[in-house]
Amino acid sequence: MALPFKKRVMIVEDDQEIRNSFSLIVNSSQRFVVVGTYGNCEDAISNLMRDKPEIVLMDIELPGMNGIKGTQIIKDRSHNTEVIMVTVYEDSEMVFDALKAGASGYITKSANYMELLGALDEIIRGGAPMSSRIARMVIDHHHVNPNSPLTKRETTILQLISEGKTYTQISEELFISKETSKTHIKNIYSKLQVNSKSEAIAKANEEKLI
Amino acid sequence: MALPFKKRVMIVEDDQEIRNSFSLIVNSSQRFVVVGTYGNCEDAISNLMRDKPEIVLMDIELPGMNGIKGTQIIKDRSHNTEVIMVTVYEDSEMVFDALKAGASGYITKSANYMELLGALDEIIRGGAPMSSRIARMVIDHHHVNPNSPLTKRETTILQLISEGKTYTQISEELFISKETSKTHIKNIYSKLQVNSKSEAIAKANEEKLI
DNA sequence: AGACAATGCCGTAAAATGGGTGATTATTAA
DNA sequence: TTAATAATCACCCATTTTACGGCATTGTCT
Repeated sequence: MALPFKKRVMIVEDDQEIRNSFSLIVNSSQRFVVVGTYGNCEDAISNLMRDKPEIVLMDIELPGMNGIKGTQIIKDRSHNTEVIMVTVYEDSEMVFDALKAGASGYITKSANYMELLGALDEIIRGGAPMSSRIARMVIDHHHVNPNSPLTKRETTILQLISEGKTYTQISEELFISKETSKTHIKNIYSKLQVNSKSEAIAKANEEKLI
Repeated sequence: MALPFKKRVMIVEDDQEIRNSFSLIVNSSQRFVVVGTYGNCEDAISNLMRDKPEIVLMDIELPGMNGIKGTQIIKDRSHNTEVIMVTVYEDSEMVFDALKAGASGYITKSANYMELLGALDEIIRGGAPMSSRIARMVIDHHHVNPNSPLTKRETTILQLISEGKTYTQISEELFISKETSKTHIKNIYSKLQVNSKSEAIAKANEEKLI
């Protein structure tokens, strides 16, 4: 049976060949319809309210505003629109910036018919389409470093610091004296080579100690 | 052609039926061999060095030590072993705890033949097998809140605070006076209802403001 | 005109940092 | 078994950084 409504797809991509190719693939599906194709974010954003896309296929490298910034603006103005990044690179920094901006999927430009429509279906089902490598990158991002220089107690205290606790609160929570907290924290600072709580938190996140 | 070595798989699962079922499925593949099945983490860990598994299928709810803690110990003693969590629940807290512990995949107990072997293959290829919902949960975890109460400048400063910068460093970096940094930070604290840098960082992470 | 954002200054008190010194107990590793 | 490490506690002093209060100016946008 035919679906009552096709999901509306917007394509933002500066390479006309890829744009047309993607457009053909998307329109070939019974479940999707292309409501607009643009060569840059500025034009896409101008037509956002008219096109009302449920899904945006967004290139990252674009003339003018890049796809990350564009995603941010689109998500800001249209919360329910899902953005899938389309890119040649699988650079770590870019992936996380795109996710922060609000992207919910990440596919490569080399995506074929099956992969592209698969990603769209996956998004509609509430999933997050991405390549193996991206998935792994995101998962690894959550792993904590098993080679922490800190002791168990120090790690506990660093955890409490990251929760915004003061010396006094830490000592109360762990049933130790304030002086002991100070000693531990001094040792933590020395091991991490930092000299403030917020620096320690930053280092802890960098090195995934907590 | 046949592969020279089958990948070694360990199964930790207290339900004997599921254990046997998974064991049969894994052994039915040319690419994998079950080297040990255990009903709890303690036994599994005792035999870790003998079994030398490349992959562990780990239940979360287990008698004695739970699967999260078990994963932590296994990853600690055998860095190159990949752990895939097998569970009935898709609870957010548990997922992230499992990831922190070092799990690289997350499948459900209802997984059939294809799904189970698919997950093993995916892990071997360097991917991170997981259900749509889990993938989405992890991706959403990275999205920043578009409804931040902070202004652009305040967000910038909060970002610098989270990097461990002092008032002086912030003012130097933004070419403003130290007093201005102080004012901005006062306003940030007031809006976030906190009263220290580390609390502000904690709140920022909770609310995904940066 | 009014609201808000961004900038700047003053002053006080509290909190955190840095350095040192010394100690007891328990666990772990060699 | 001995040595090393971890975890606990205490005190000193000095300095720096923060936190909290109020107040003022400038510019922008509505």
